[in-house]
Amino acid sequence: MAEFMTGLKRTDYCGTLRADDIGKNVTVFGWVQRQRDKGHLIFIDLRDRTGIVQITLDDDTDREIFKKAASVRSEYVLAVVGTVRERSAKNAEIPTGDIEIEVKELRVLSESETPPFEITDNCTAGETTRLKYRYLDLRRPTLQNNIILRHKIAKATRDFFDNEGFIEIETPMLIKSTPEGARDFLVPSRIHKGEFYALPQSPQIYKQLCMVAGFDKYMQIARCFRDEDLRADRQPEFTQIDLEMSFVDMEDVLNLGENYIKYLFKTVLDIDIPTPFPRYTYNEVMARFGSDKPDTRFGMEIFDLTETVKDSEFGVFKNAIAGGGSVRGITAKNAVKTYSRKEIDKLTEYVKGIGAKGLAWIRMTDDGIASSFAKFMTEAEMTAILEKAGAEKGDVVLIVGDTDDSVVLPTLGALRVEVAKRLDIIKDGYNFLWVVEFPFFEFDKESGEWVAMHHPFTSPTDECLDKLEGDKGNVYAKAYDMVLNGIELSSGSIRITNPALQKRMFEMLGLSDEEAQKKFGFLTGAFKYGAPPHGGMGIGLDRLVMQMINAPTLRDVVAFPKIQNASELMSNAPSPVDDAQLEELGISVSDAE
RNA sequence: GGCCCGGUAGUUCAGUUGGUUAGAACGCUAGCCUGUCACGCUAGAGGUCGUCGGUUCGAACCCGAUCCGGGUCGCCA
Repeated sequence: MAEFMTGLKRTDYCGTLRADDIGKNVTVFGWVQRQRDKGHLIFIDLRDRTGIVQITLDDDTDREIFKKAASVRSEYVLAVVGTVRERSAKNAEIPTGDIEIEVKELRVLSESETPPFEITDNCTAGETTRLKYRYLDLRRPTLQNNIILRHKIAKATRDFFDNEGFIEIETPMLIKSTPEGARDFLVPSRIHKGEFYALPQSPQIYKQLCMVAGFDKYMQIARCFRDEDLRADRQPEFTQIDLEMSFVDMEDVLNLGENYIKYLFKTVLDIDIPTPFPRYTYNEVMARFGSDKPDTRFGMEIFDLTETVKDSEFGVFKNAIAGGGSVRGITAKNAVKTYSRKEIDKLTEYVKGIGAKGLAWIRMTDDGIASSFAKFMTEAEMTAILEKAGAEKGDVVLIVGDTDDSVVLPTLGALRVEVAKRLDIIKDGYNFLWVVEFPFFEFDKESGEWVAMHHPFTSPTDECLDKLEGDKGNVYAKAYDMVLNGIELSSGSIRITNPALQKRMFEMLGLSDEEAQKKFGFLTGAFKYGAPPHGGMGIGLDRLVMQMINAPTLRDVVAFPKIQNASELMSNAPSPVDDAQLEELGISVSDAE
């Protein structure tokens, strides 16, 4: 039977009591981690967000209280009044291990059913079970600490930007749907039957309007929404540290970003991050790492064999080069034991899964060279390949050729990471870098057209302005990404503020004047009244936290996350709604497929 | 939408060639225990083998479908 806490006031948190407190009369509240009944002696481990303290009852304890303690079960909520005393048997494993609380009063404030899993950090229950009972999972110290660290990061973020003169401005959650890029979550309107708001994918347009409004430096810890499929590092709602500044160029934004990261890591983790971050162009990271978000914690860079094998008789290479593509490879040092023929076959399946036609390989075994394609090569060609690959005994060389560099490079990029994980050669640490000089357009193979790689407000570089309508492959954007350990943390750009240039952009995106006016008229309209040059970026807070604590998934740093099918296991959202609700909104729903 | 992996007790898992009553550990319940701290000892309860259908004398096991979970590709301007 639950008792009231009337008259009790907490004096201390459980995990904070120390030998200094011996003799002190305390009142603590918490959950029963475990009760150990030894017959004439009962120990209760009481837990709150700060840790665990031991409650002890013995023959000197009041009999009624002793009986009550004997009936206590895991996760009961207790109030304990007592005196801190030195333990006769100390526990060096926990911070409160020198002391215990001798009980004067014990109240059961709330009982608990047996939980579906044990609330400990070495709990083995699967994630599905834990997500269904997220409020219990969140009691585990690891998850508590993750969420508390996230709070500290958000606090340090606001402190830093406040100090730099930024103003936090809340932008609306219910906005106009502008379905470029990611899919919007739509919100129906009762007042405007048949019409919809969208939840923001980012506060992009509003923060630009804040610049037009003259706030000069804007920031917001902003919730964003995208109705796309989930990944370990992608949730349908996520949090972005959103920034925008007036009268700045790219250097200013990059500087600010570096200083912020430096401050954050020092404040929260006491880690020194060296600045400035290394800076790479998009073309460089693609050529060296096969990715626009390279992980530079290990080498295994891509080398180009196109010249080396251009005269070879091997059909795959010959066709790739003749078709205007390339032949490139990576060398996995000391991998010959890990990658048997069978294991390489698995890699071949892997690369086929991501678009390559196959994988050529060389294994440098103790007994000599084994290779999938040596028979097509002259000895001189083989020697030249090995030299280019820097391959020595014990290494494995993996080679991909294709008529399309946009197949060759990403395939090797993915392979590079896959192999590095398997060989366990990725060093600990935080490797920040910038990727700059992004192409403005990318060639879409399906439609055979050049399409914009960024949102339509991204400015091209000044020297590319006259190539916009013609030489699209050589137009670059004033865009920049911050990358940490192979994860894109942040993306930003200097924006277009010239109405005439903006008009050209919309035209190139295939938006008619009328459409552009309908969708973005309020922004382009604003730019007619004195738009300051501006730019900014958005830093993924969830991903940042995830990296800072080395968590494998976003679900470890979001209090109430969604699972892969975008539903929430605890509340079962989303769910059907009453016909009456739909009718009020003027919506009819066809039967789900 | 494609590919890969998984679903057996509250939890994590094992389960032989298809063959008697489906097992273990932890947890849970009861009893005993004065220094435990992953307490110990004794006893006990606990199962729609994801679901539906098929093959078979007989299915956790074989076949088909389907649902659910994880990863990944597409997608994410």
